[in-house]
Amino acid sequence: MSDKRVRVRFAPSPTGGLHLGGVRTALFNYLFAKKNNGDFVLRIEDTDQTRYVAGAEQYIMDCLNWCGIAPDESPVNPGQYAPYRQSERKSIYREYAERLVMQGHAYYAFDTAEELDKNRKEIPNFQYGQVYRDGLRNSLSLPQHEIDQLLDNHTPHVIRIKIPADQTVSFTDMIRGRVSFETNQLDDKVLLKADGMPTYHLAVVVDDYLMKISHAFRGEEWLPSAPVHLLLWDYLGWKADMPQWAHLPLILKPDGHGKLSKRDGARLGFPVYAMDWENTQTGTLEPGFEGVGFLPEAFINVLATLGWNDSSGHEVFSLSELVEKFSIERISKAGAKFDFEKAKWFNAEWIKRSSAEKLKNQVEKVLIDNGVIVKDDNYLLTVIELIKDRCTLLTDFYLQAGYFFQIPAAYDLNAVKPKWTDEKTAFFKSVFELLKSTPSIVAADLEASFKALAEEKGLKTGDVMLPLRIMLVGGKFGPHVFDIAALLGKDETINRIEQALAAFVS
RNA sequence: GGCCCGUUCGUCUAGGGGUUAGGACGUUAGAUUUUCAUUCUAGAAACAGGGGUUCGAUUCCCCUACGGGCUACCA
Repeated sequence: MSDKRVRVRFAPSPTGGLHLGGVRTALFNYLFAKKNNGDFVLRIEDTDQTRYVAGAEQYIMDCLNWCGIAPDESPVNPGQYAPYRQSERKSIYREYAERLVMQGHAYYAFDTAEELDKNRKEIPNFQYGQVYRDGLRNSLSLPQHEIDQLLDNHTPHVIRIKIPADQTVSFTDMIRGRVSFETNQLDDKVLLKADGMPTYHLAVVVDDYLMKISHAFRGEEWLPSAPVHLLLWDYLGWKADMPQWAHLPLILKPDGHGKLSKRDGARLGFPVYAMDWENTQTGTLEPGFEGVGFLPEAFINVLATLGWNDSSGHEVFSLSELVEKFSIERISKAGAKFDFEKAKWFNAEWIKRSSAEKLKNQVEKVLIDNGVIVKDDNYLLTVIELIKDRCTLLTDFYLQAGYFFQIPAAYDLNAVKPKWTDEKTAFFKSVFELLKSTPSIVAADLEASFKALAEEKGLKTGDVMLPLRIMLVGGKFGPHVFDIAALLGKDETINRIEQALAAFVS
């Protein structure tokens, strides 16, 4: 490897939400760049105008920011290789395509989409390549005067690469090792479309060259077209500057088979997007990991461990630890099925390891979104500290913390009513009196006097603990009940016992 | 169909010519918690198959099977 500066790019198409696989590609790019003190570039590959989705580019940026892997150079924060949107680079590509035509490595093709469709339908294994190109309408098969006429008339045409016969194209992938292809199997890919836009094949080569990309990470689905890119690097005379390739293993669906795709979101019962994505075409909001309550630290941790490990047996890593430990050698070759259960475990771990202070803003948002009014920051911090070990997703904080801020909307009456007795009513009335005469609640003291009172009334502690919990919390969950009472304070505890009692005996 | 890539517990994976094949998630059982969760302990659970090479192969090679990807004027 040369000692040139490490520059990598994440090059998504703005066609919709950013899914798991895309974020992981971005993450690996980021980790590799930061590990090597290099640059992480975001390039928007919007050459397909028919698939362009407004808002998708901003959304991609938002996702990267949320994940904490913001690019060093991007359309909105350009470096010296601007512009960073391929649509804005349109004029650049034709020159290179024409150069390839001049050199005999590419040619004009005038066939219409309909003609080609017909061929594909009628001829088994039809490829626009060395076998059939002489019989098609292009600058290799047509007489020169006809070509000139076609061009003069601005007849719609594309430029195709002329794949050479009988060659073996091979390269060393950083993940897969030596990979080889026979050119006889390749077809003459379109480089420049009729609308003047480049296809991915031309654009990726030209831009990686012009942007001085040193290492190119992309999904394994690109492996079959790698030889076309290799040929292009060679024909354009840039071979010495070609980035080192790394084709990442795919993220697969957990059920059945196939790679995880955007369409799988609803069906699988877990998000496939990083953040909620509002699909303006269907008018639906498709859930993202952020929206369902993931911490960004957990999300990137999950992604990093899909297809990579540091061999230590440790799995929970912060972003800076990932940067420190990341190495391409430890990326696995095989695709990985995504496991949402394990993803949730990572999130629970990150919630447990995070301080209440750190979680505060995110928890507060969850509470506010659910209509809970939070007045006192210190109170909120105490609550978070008390319950964070029992939350898997940030959204769990509403269930686990809501009752600290508002009286239960409903009680789990099935848990108390069937076994309710007049003795219990009497008991809680005396608890009520007891509290009234107490200056303020101390958890241990309340527990002691509560138990003593139960004994005095001839009740088993166990029979009145659960009712007390239901009174304060509404259900059979939550931390130590006397801690809850202490946090709620004397007045609120009295208030809740009173209200619940009315509901229990009605 | 053709080409390319891959294959260790259900899942993510460690390991690597001689190991009781390790860990994590999930799961099962138990302990703790007068709730639930956490935590702790223990258990079940894997080298796709066949040929080589070798004293010895899960590990190296080949074949098969299976899985995946690509096969657009989409990326």
